[in-house]
Amino acid sequence: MTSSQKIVTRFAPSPTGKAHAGGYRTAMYAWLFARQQGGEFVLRIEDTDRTRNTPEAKDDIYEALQWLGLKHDRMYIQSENLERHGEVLQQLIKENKAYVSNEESKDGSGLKKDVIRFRNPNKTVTFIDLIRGPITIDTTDLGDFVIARTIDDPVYHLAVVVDDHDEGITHVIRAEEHISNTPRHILIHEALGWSIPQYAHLPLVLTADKKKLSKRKGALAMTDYAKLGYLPEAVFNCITMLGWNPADPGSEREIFSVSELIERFDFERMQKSGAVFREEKLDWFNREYIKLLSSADFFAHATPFVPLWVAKEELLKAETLLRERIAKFADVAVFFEEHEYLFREPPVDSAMLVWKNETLDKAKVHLATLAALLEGTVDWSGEGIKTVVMPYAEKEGKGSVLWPLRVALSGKEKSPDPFTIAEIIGKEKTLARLSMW
RNA sequence: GGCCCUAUCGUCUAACGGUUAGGACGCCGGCUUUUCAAGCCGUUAAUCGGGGUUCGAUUCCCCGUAGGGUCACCA
Repeated sequence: MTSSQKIVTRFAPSPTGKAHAGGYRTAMYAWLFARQQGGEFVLRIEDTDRTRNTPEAKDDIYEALQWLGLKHDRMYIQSENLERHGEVLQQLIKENKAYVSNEESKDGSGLKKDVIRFRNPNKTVTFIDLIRGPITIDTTDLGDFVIARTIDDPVYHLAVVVDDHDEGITHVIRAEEHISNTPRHILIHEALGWSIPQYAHLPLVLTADKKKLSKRKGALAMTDYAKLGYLPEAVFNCITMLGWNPADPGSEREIFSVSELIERFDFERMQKSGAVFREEKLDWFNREYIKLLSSADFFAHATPFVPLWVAKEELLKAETLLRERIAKFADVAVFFEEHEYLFREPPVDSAMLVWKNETLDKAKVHLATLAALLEGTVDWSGEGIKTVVMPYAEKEGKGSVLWPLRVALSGKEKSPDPFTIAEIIGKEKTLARLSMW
């Protein structure tokens, strides 16, 4: 590679299922590196396994990439290059670097059929991995590996090499699980006399039990995080920092914008071992990013999760409460389920009104007194209400007064404080809920 | 099992030969407080083991051990 060459990276998912955080972290790094270097980011759908592709999976990839803001400069569908793959296959056969072999099919039919095998020169291959340094592998035990099922049905190993070359890919950034495939690819590149790209094999993203992240192990698809109301910037920040640290040496900063990540990206500071992905940390990142949202943006994200019975005016009053009680916007729906009393008359169990070992009558006296006190209150803000209520509560005992007040307003064992509730539901409803006892 | 990769608190990581091994998440505890949430403060907790190299190793080398990846006519 010459220094004047334009950097080209690619993300090459196979559309066989919804991809998760691990797959998209690879995409993020490839994109980050391309952007930083002023290069190009190529999206290639690797659909050479016709039996496992689904159109839904393909749509899911587009949706996730768009959500994350990973725009590609060029895009290819691998199956559209079949003719070209065939030509390369013919060339390899003509040059005696590959051959047709008639063998029993692996499809279980027991019938004999032709496959195309690469004539392995059986040598030792060494490549410099951008993250791990030199890696040496003896290819002898690979044998003459299969590179195509038929002339017009290439296998991954042949297709990637041809496409990477034809598309001018300079940096192959992919997961660690591909390390063992790399010698095969290098052998094919060499057989064709093509230059070999740089390789960077990323450490794996793992589940809690340290296994490769997979749908089977319950990993969510990236698009699921979108649906749950996570912010893409938070997801980007969090996922990107699994196995990599953009902070200055000694710095303890963790929040980085996408443009900062572009600026700081490097393979040097990449971790070599796998990283366990924990949703609690994602939740923390998401909360941090939610804090940064303006009211308008906050409600724009929250609205899809707000039940229809919540009136807009009341919704706006609950902003502070909402902000401190959600980690992701899907939690908004849960919030309204649990705090329905803010909007509708709650059933109240009179026994719950009783504070510790006091009597129900005592609670009723407090509620009646409070109703009278609040009747004339002009400043109906949380603070204003507190100013009116607290002197009485201090005198009578805070728990004795505030507990029944809060329960009368909410009907709940647990809830926000009564001043906040009273402010949100308004004076009329507050007095009504106190006077019914 | 063969080949390959890796190894700092439970988890994500910082310290690129010299630090009381730092931070974050989570956990636990405290403050605040009528309860919950939030907020603030704090505690617990790690260099896998053994040899080297060095005045000095988390850091460099070797050997173990452990974990992971891969051994497809899937990508």
